[in-house]
Amino acid sequence: MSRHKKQISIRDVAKHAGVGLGTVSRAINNKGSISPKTKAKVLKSIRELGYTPNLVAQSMRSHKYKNIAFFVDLKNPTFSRIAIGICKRLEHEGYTLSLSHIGKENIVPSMESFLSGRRFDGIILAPHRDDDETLNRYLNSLEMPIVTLEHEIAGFSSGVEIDYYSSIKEAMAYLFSIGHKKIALMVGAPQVRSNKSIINAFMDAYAEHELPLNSELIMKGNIDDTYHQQTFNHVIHMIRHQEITAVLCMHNQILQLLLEAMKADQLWFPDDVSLIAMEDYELTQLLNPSVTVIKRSLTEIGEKVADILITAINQPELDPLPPHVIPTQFIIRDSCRPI
Amino acid sequence: MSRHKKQISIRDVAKHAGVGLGTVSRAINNKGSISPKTKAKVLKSIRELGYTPNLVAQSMRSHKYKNIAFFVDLKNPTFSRIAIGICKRLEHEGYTLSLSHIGKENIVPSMESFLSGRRFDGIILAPHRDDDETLNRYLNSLEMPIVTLEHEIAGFSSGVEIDYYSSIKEAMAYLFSIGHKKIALMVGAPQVRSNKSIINAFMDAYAEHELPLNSELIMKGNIDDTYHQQTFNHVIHMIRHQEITAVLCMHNQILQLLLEAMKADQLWFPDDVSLIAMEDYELTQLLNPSVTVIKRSLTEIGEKVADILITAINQPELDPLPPHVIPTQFIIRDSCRPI
DNA sequence: GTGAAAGCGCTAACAT
DNA sequence: ATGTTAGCGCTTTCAC
Repeated sequence: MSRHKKQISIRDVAKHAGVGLGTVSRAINNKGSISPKTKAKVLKSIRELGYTPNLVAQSMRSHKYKNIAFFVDLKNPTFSRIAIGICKRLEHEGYTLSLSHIGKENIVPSMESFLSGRRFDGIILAPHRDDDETLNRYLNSLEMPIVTLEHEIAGFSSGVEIDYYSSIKEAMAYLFSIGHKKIALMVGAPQVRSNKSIINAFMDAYAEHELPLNSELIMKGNIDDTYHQQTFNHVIHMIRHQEITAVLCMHNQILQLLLEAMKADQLWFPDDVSLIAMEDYELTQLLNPSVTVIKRSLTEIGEKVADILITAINQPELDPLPPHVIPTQFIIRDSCRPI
Repeated sequence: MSRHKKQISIRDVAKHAGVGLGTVSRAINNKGSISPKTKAKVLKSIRELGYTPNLVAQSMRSHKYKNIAFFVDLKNPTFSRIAIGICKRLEHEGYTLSLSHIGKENIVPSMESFLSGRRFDGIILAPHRDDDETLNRYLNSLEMPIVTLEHEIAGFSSGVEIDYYSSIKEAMAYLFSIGHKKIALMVGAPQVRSNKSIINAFMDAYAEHELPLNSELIMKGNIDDTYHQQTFNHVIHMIRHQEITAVLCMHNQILQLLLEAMKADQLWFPDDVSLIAMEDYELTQLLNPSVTVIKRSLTEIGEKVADILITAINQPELDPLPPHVIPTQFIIRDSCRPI
């Protein structure tokens, strides 16, 4: 209510219930000692008057803001899905989510100006990389619970860890079973725990099938550092010369670039190469043919991240917390064909 | 800063500069009368102390919150793009955007619980329909500047109006020029101003080319009301029997359903039917072949919506404001073929 | 267990 | 033009 409609205040409730200010506060917050009888009386008055505590005033006095800052690049459709989960969980706990769109550059200044003067209880951050020293120093200077998404930054909880291991093993077994022997992997930064499990599973699968694994087949790294045009040219080249017959593309932005490169070169799946992607969204479902994927629940990720942050806020001694482990699922569709 | 690091307050600044509290406040807010000299002195102290006004305290006293509530269904990728524009503009103006994910049902209770106790200066709402009487009554009861997206609700500014007219005419001229004579239109609710311009342009194009327009070729309405499975079955039927040779699909969710239906029926573009879609995003670009589209700038929409809301907040006498008009652009790609 | 009083950091109203 | 005072609505401390 922005325009000055005179709101009912804690004073009105106190008067109506015939008690002191402090007693009403105690009744609202279940804090301090209060007899069940007076508490019931106060609660009744609150109901009758339709009183809602003013969060701004509460924040000012208590230094608790019920407000989380979310720094994210909304261009990435993954994050808007995760945001849904975060929203749900936070609202349920009475927190507000304040959104700030960040790009790849100048993250610290933009965070600084966003946080300046405002009060938050914690931060959820989806950084583009984990080796931005300026950013890492800045985060440490904030002395606030911070949970990261996607990339892990030393000293802070990464809210979740995606357990890709078994799904990758499944996917590889599937590809081997339909005759593939030369499979390439495209994945993000290998420092990321979840990506480690992808790479391990990939290598283990090769080892278990006693197939030789050329290190060239594993492409890994931060998207901006590793995935240049020439990377994709090289992949296209390998596809053309049948040095690979399948690609496991475990990053949705890399997938987009790969598809663009293939399209530019008139290659298509599954005829020219079999494809398994990560993430199940409109694109993988509506492409023709639809794409076989390894799926994780984005809403669940969002919820767990919010959980971790709330715990870190309420029990700072536990911070940083270990990540929640999120399972994945292998879904076969039409983007792979037998050799 | 959540943990109690003792912040510099306006008191410290006043002491440091050797002036009264009020004077510092005046210097910060450029309000009331203050001599340039003392103002400079205060500003210098502020810089030296690294003081930032506490927004929570400012809000509490001034009843201005610098905070906007955004109610939106984040599942729709359009809105996350628009959110980027809103974010940018609001941050620039010193406002925070608080996110609330809403579904199709129970919007009022979820808005109520979100707003309860919190303070916002205004609301941006992307409702799923315009004829939800409960919602409309509720909005009116809020007495707060509200701007809507996509659907227009009586009494409130719809932030923007998309000018599809000329682009649709262009698209139709293009289709006619490559021999199409039976073109279907799929569009959202005809109450929406932007959709009216689509329908008008479509009908005008037919009239100008002196071609008969069967009313069956125009499918319009709210996605939940009009676009049932049988609607798509009917479209598929018309395509199969060459009762139509092209579809103008002006709604991205309808497009998804259409593509699913076509895929299920083994129809594909442009071989079986030519296709022109709305919105330029990953899907339309990465589909093979890529889709000819009518494009609007989503970031611009977001920015304009934020603009309108801020104006409505600062100059309530102007509310509701007329919508900004956003131009569109026709981009030819590979989803149409000559007849 | 409960009421009264102090004060969070600021702006607005009132003095001068 | 500027210093002082009174709260905004609440939680917290301190009496009792």
